[in-house]
Amino acid sequence: MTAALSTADRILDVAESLVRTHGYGYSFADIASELSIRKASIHYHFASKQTLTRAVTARYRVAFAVRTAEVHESGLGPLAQLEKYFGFYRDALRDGDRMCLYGLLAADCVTVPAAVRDEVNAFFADQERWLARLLTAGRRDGVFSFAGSANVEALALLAGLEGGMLMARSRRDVHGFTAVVQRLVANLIR
Amino acid sequence: MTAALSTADRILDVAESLVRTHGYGYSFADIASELSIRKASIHYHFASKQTLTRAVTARYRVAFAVRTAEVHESGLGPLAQLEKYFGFYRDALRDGDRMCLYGLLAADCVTVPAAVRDEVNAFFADQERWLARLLTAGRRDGVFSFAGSANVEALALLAGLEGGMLMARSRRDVHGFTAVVQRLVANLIR
DNA sequence: GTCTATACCAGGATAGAC
DNA sequence: GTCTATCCTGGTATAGAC
Repeated sequence: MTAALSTADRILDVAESLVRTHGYGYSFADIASELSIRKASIHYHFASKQTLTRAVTARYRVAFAVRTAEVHESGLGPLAQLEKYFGFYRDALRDGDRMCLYGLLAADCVTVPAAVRDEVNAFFADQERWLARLLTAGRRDGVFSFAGSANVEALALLAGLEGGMLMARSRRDVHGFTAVVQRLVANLIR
Repeated sequence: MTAALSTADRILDVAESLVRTHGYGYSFADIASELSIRKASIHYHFASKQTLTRAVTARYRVAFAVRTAEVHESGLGPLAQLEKYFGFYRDALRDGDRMCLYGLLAADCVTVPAAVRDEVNAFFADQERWLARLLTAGRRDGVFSFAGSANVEALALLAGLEGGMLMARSRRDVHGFTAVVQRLVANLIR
């Protein structure tokens, strides 16, 4: 049996969902409304919007690191690992108007507090590292084929994922995203 | 000799610049401050924020269509045309904290009025069409090589461009964007 | 821990003088 | 056309009762 979620955790859950739709433009009012509490109660658990947002991003970054680590240690081949990894992004896009929260916060990077922006860029750095390692191993095994550095290739893949989500959500066309992902894979394995 | 810009044009210029940094979160106060006029004066030229934003996007979309048409009719080869096209995006990113205004408005697609969202998606459709035509011609001439439909390839390129700008701006690393663009080109010409 | 109440600021928008 | 003045809404944040 799972323990009931603490209020702080429920606030984090709702905030995460809202960031994934509105970016840093989410509001305490929406959180309070969703949880049937008052705006002021949120401040008891998280002193400020910056604090809450940073908690959301840090929590998600750790959780994502756990999932990618599991893929890494799964014993799957490079191609299967890549497809599992891309599946994380497709899943993030699938449920409605949401997408990767770091992509949306990156779009708001001018208005976002520095502490949050650092968290966003740390996420991108994590993904770049993880992908570059996978790409290097895959190329060594003869599974992947690409010219130039694995780091740049990883960056290009991330850009395609984030931009693909951004456009697919605006156009309300998730299928366009999966098509882009298939192209990214196809470009690597030929 | 060029005529002095009308106030409406100057408002459009400043608004465009602000959208390219803040997305739909730009403010009338910032425009007014930049032009040394009052917020209320803006409403004389543009009835609402929605009206102004739509004017900005429509104007830019037409201007961009003119530039891409010039590239199309330049007599340049497919590769040179593609590089000129990518140069437009690199230029949009280069000056400071700005990027493609449609990418930022796409990120705000949940809060943006429908009329503006239509304009954003029309831009993406324009670019997809333009790129697909170039890709098709380039493949026919043996310059480009890619599997599958030119439309999907065009979409993947756009995603890479928009996502690349988004990440580069957040990380304050324009060089990363140019590296990604080089990868996109390299993937096509081998 | 959660509430009410409120302070304070900034947003877009409108009315009417000049 | 541009101004001042104002309205209304909604944002984050704080104080203090319960």
